[in-house]
Amino acid sequence: MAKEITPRAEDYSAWYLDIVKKAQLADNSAVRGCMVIKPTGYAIWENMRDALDRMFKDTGHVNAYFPLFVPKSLFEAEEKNAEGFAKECAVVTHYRLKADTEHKGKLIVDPAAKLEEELVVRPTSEAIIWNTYRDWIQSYRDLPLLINQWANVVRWEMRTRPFLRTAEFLWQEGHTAHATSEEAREETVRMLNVYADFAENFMAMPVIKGVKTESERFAGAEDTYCIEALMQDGKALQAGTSHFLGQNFAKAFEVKYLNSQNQQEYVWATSWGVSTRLIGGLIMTHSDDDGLVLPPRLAPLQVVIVPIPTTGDVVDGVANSILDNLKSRGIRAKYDTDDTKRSGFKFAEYEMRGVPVRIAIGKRDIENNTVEVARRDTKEKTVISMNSVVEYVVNLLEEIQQNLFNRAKQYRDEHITNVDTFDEFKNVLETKGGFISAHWDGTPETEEAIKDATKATIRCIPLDNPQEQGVCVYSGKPSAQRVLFAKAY
RNA sequence: CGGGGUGUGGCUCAGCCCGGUAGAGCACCUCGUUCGGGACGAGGGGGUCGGAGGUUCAAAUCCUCUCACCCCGACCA
Repeated sequence: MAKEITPRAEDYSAWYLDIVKKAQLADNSAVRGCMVIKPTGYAIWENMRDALDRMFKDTGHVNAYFPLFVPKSLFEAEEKNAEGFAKECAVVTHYRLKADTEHKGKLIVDPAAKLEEELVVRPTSEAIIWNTYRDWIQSYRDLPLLINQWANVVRWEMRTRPFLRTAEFLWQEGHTAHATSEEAREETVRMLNVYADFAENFMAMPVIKGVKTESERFAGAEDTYCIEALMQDGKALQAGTSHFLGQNFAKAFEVKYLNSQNQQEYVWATSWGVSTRLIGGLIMTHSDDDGLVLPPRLAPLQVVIVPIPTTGDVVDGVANSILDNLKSRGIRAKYDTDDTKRSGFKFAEYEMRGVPVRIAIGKRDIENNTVEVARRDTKEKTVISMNSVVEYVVNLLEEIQQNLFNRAKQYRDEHITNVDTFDEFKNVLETKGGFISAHWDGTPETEEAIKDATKATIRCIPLDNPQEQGVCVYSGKPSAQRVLFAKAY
């Protein structure tokens, strides 16, 4: 019985859903738009979280936790931010249920338990956090305040897809306060670099660092920096954002500090976040028609040892010895002794679940003093002598990590296309996809018109973008630089 | 919020048009034979057919209401 995964070429969206399901990353739940993250999916998130958390700590941040609920009056305080999220907020209006007298065993909302003030389920935590920071910050000596929170947030999305867009998702949100604009700006860029570093070195997912245009900017931010990745179907994925918030929240929440000259000043702020959406990006960057492909650094299981039975007893000793040696080298490995599944089934199963390296050991190997090592990224199999297999695998994991990045980067680089006419723009978008590098006159009107005509949006203005005289691909007006367009998730 | 679709064992679905007391494959349990790329045989357990109401001697099937989920669009990380 073949466990069918829809080929990418046939239906990319169905392929993605098949991977999520067959690799056992997540299930749909009884709640609309919310998924259950299964142990394998959650283990990937834990690995991401652990790596990022280390990077945050290394850059001087500490973790804290703020409430899930935000009183509506606080939420309203920063106007632009509130408006940006208003139409996708879940709101708590009551605090009690009671028995339904007309239907036995049913419960109804108790009308007598209406809240004086509604509570917004956080779509992001700026409001509650800045309301708190007001009390924490008195003096320039309290700055910078560098806090991160690991939390869940809720955004009532119309249409959802596992990991890429769900009504509830897990993320981290950093919220920092600084004495000067320059410091806050530096922090914004520092954390953008942390994200880019993480994406490329752990996820093996190449990203472009850039700045959002006004229409794509986070409501309440002065500037939104982002990392943009390219998926295999030619669509872009915003993988992380870092916002320079200026003094918008400080003014809305009256967060002032006394500087060394004994003068009151508003603080400068940043916020930055990545979410479980990264798992969607991970899937769509590396996986193939046989299933999930994971970079070793994030794979919950890096090496699996599969015995070829009949010789089970003979194999056990060798397998366990290799397993112990791998573990002592810090590798996440497992020896699969389940004798109710055939080895062929296990091969297919572990490939589908994205385990980077498989070691098979059978009678023939015992006789020859070898093992068979198969790598998931290229599906290549190599026979290796037993006494060198641990060293080989340690190096192979690193090689796979590199290969995945190189492969993804080559695909990404081949899918950045310079275009100079709007016909060419539309043609490339439809036939090739990917990022389109084109001149833009800098106006929201043109951006909107292009979006209406093609569904492509400006993903970002890359950092360190070369300045180059040209004319806008749509309006023909003068332009000083190219920006990156793409259809986006 | 519009348009479409689906709810029947854990999963995928048949049965519904034409009412007669629930089936297949997979998965699961037991035993045996197997095992270098998704094994086979025999036996076995499991479903008040999404929910409520109605028609009928009789409802998974017909009627009414309702709930949920999925897909497509507008919105968004």
